[in-house]
Amino acid sequence: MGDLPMPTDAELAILAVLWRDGPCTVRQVHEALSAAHDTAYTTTLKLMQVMTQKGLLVRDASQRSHVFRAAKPAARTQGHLVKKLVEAAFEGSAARLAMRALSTKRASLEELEALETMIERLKAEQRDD
Amino acid sequence: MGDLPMPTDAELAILAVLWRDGPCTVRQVHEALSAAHDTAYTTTLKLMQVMTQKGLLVRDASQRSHVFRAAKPAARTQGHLVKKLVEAAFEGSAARLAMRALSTKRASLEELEALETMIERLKAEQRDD
DNA sequence: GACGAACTACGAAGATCTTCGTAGACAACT
DNA sequence: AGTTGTCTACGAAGATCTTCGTAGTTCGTC
Repeated sequence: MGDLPMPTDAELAILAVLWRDGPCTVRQVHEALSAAHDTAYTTTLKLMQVMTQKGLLVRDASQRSHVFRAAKPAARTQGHLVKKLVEAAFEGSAARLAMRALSTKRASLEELEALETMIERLKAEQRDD
Repeated sequence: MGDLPMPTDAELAILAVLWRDGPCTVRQVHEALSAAHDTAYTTTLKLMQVMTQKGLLVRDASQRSHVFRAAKPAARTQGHLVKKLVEAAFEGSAARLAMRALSTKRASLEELEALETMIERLKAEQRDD
């Protein structure tokens, strides 16, 4: 139980919409994606059907337009994705990935301070082992 | 120029070896991977040929056993990968990805402090705009 | 010069991912 | 009842990724 397959790129785009907007119909997801993508409605539908099959999504079929939501919390899936990247490209070091992220994509002052706060907390926890 | 395709998972495993060990022969890469993987030598060879074709690797064929190296610096490719993940799964926020990474995979005290130092530097730069 | 070991080249199968067309169900409206 | 619009279901094509077997080349050794 609990061991889901990794979402593919197209699947992740759908998950991102559901994380941001909460439970959605296929139509809503497709509209949200059509800004960036340019694919047919049935493509989105098919993907979401497959994702439900895989256990990535959960479907509420009580309405004519089925409502889908992510089966697992965003944090959990994000954690898997990050862990995979850390191990594949950063020799297992989360801090190295964090540094690369910050030097690649600029963060706001507020975000930097929130991150710093978290690091302080982690350092404190480290001492209590 | 300069716009390479993203490495796939299998390709990234090969790049990681070259980043870590420097230029290698197919044999050396295959040995390094065989700890985790269990694939035939010709699979590694074929992948590295394809990667050279794509421009991900550069080949020195002056020896009988060709020597390969990453065509682009690790930092650049890592940056692309991170950026892609930040945009696909973290609404474009590098700091959010960094926090997720740190809470998913524990970092050592030294790494946390190095990260903090970097954040201080970024904050200082922020003020000079 | 024949043999064996290690190498590169290459084609093709199998797996997976992505895409969309077509068909059938359902609801609302005329 | 027929028409129109929107929905789900599904099969299959096309693209990409991964794998490996086979063939041919080169080098050293007997």
